[in-house]
Amino acid sequence: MAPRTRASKTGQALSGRPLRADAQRNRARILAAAEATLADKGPSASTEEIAHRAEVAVGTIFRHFPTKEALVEAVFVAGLRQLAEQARRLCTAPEPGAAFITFLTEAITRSTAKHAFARQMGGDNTAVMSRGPVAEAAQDLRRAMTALLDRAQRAKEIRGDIDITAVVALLVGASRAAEHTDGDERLRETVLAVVVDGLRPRDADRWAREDPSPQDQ
Amino acid sequence: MAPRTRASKTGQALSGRPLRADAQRNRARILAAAEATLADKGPSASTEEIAHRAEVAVGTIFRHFPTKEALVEAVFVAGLRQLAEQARRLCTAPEPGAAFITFLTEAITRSTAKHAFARQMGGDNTAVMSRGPVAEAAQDLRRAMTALLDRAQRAKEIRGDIDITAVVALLVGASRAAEHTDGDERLRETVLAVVVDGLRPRDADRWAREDPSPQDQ
Amino acid sequence: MAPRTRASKTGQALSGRPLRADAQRNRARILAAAEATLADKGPSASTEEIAHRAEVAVGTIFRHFPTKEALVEAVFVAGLRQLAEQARRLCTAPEPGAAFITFLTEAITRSTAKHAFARQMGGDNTAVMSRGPVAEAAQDLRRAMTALLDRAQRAKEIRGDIDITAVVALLVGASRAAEHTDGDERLRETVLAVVVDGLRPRDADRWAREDPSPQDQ
Amino acid sequence: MAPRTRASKTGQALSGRPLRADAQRNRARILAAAEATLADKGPSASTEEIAHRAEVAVGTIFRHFPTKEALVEAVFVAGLRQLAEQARRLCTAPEPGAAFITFLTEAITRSTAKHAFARQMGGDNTAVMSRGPVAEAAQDLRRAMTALLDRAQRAKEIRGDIDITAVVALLVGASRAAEHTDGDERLRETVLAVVVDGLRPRDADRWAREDPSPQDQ
DNA sequence: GATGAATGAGTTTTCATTCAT
DNA sequence: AATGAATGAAAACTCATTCAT
Repeated sequence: MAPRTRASKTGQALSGRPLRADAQRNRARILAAAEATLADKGPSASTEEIAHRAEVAVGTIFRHFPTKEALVEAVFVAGLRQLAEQARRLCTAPEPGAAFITFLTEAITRSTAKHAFARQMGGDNTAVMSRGPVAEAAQDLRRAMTALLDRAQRAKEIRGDIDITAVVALLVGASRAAEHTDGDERLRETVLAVVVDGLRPRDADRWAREDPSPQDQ
Repeated sequence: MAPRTRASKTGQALSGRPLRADAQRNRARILAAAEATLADKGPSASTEEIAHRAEVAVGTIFRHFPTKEALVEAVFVAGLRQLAEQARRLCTAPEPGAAFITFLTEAITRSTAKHAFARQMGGDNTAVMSRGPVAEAAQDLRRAMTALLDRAQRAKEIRGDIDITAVVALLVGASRAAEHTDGDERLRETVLAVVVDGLRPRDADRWAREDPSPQDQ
Repeated sequence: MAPRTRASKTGQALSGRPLRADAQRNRARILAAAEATLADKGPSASTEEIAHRAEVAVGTIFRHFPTKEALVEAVFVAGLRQLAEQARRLCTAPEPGAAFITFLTEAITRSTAKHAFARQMGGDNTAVMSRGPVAEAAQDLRRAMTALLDRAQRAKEIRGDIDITAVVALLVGASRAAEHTDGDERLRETVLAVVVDGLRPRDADRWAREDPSPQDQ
Repeated sequence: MAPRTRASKTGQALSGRPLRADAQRNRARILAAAEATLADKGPSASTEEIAHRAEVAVGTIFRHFPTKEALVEAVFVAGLRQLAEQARRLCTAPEPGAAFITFLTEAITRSTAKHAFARQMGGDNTAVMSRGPVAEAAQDLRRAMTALLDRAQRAKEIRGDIDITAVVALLVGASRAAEHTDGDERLRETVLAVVVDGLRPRDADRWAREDPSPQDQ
């Protein structure tokens, strides 16, 4: 079995040489198509269908990604990277609480793909999460989110008793909930509001923050 | 057209005649095995594996459920029914708020199977949700939950601005979040606490409640 | 492996003891149902469907006939016996030619079952034809038909250059043709007329028979 | 709905683009193997066996024909087309009667496949006959045969009282009869002779033809 | 590099046959 | 004897992956 010269398990080119321009474009098309297809057909979407949507042949997909799993991973990693990017951007925003909420909102709103991934990974997602580039991207995102969360908690805008792990779980869940609203904008907002409110500090803290004078009369 | 005396599309016996005792037992074993298997292998778990787990031959599964989809549906419906049952039971509990919270907690804790279903149904779950016994069971559950919610809202234990649809979405999401905690008890509690707090009425209302003087004038 | 006490390979009871009255009735129902079902669903008709049509359970069929093939054979043999019966009856009819034609007509008209059998036996029907009760019944029918044919040929009503083998082939083919007419009475008659005319002696013979004086003016 | 780029329900390429050379060759091999296999194992011949005979993998068959039924249909249609071709060729032959007879002979001689089809289609072949490409091919063949028949009837070589429908039924039946002769050349000829004679005009007509002076006054 | 046909292991589904009730 | 549930081998069909063009 000759050493594979095409693509590594993670969909990165093995050679240092950059991809030809058209190959680059194809890679992007494939990722986009995969994201879209997985989002609306679920993890059982066939490679053939993804190829169809990307307007390339199946073979092309397998040139870029050695296995279907690698493709799905790549989609997931791309999503995680975007989120990490966003988190870092918001880390320098003036209002820590608002920044955190904004992050959640955006993450929830366009998180379909991650979800598809989670679904794809089915029962043994832990396996995937702990290895390779997914783990790295997840680590990175976690770090960025931790920073955001810390700032918000220090500003007393978010309850102090939750940690990053809980936030991640909530994010995943909220995304799922949002997905379940199936397009109803108002409904999504309500769901988000509940989660956000739940993350706010208890009353005592808020009095302290929002208005120095007690409003209990 | 149907010489098929086996099982209807929905896995209900076609004739009014009840199943033989052994058949009844097998049906239950199959449902249990399916729930477990789907829960930990995801929707792509093979029928063969389910059969193995149920210690029956594949053919037996197909005698009870004409299609893999029908089996998955049946698992889902069973879950919905259990929940509805639980909701109805709690409807007569003394403390409306506590009852509602209890319901959420339990629902979230053992909702893996529903989830597997949602995953299985993939992109076009709406199609399945609107047909047949799934739709009926869902309707029924919704009714029971609505009653629970109403009581809790009338008692001012739950914010008045959320409706049953939002609760369902939240339930789905919270289940997903809980699933993501992957066994960490404390984490699950935290997540639940956030959602529950988010559902509580805003401060003004709560003072009113905690303070014996009626706030409704 | 205990000696089978149920039914021999050919569907005859093994013990000398006659069947119980109800068993007898069931056997007949099954044969009738099998004939009908095979006729209109083809050889792929399932045992279950035959059972359904006979209003018995599958198990009952297998009590009477050890295999599906045995059942189909039995249907076939029954058909052959009826035909042989008929042939023998017509052997004593006053007009040899008319008798032969009548036989053909009747055989063709209700030969669906044989056909189903032929279809069932698919490519290797020769195997079945040469063994056991089928072969016997076929032999017997052939004998009876030979007698009919001989009489008709001696009476110069049927061309002398065809033998029983050809007649059998023609009978099979004509049955198939009749089947193809799918209910069109007139069409069936036309087809039959062609075959019958084709079996008539050539002109010279006929002159001799129909009118002693030559009719060529 | 169809990401399927493989084969349409009828086994025709979906896109206008012609098949690659190797695909074309495989398609032909598959059809040939199917014809042969169906002919000698009957309609219950498994796809796997056909694949084996064609020396391709099962998947290849399903790439070309989405369904086993589609494959069988394709075999049938191919047979019908060949016959139509032949009929058209003979339509310009000098001797109308001989041309018609020649057609029958050839059709009967190599009609095994059609037969297999008829068998496959079992009881509800009418359904298949009335839809799509089968119906078209059948129509076309019928047209070509009608022309042949007309010419022969006008030349008084074939009785005037039979129509194309009867000819088709006879053809089907004669094919079946020929199949029943199972290789006996002489027997097949005898059978054919009977049918052909049966199709000849009655004596009076033939005199008319052979003798220029009309006999109808 | 891209294409799309071929592969073949895996999955769902059917059905003759057996067996407990 | 009859019933109908259970069995499991075999069939149809799918799809990730490979490979010739």
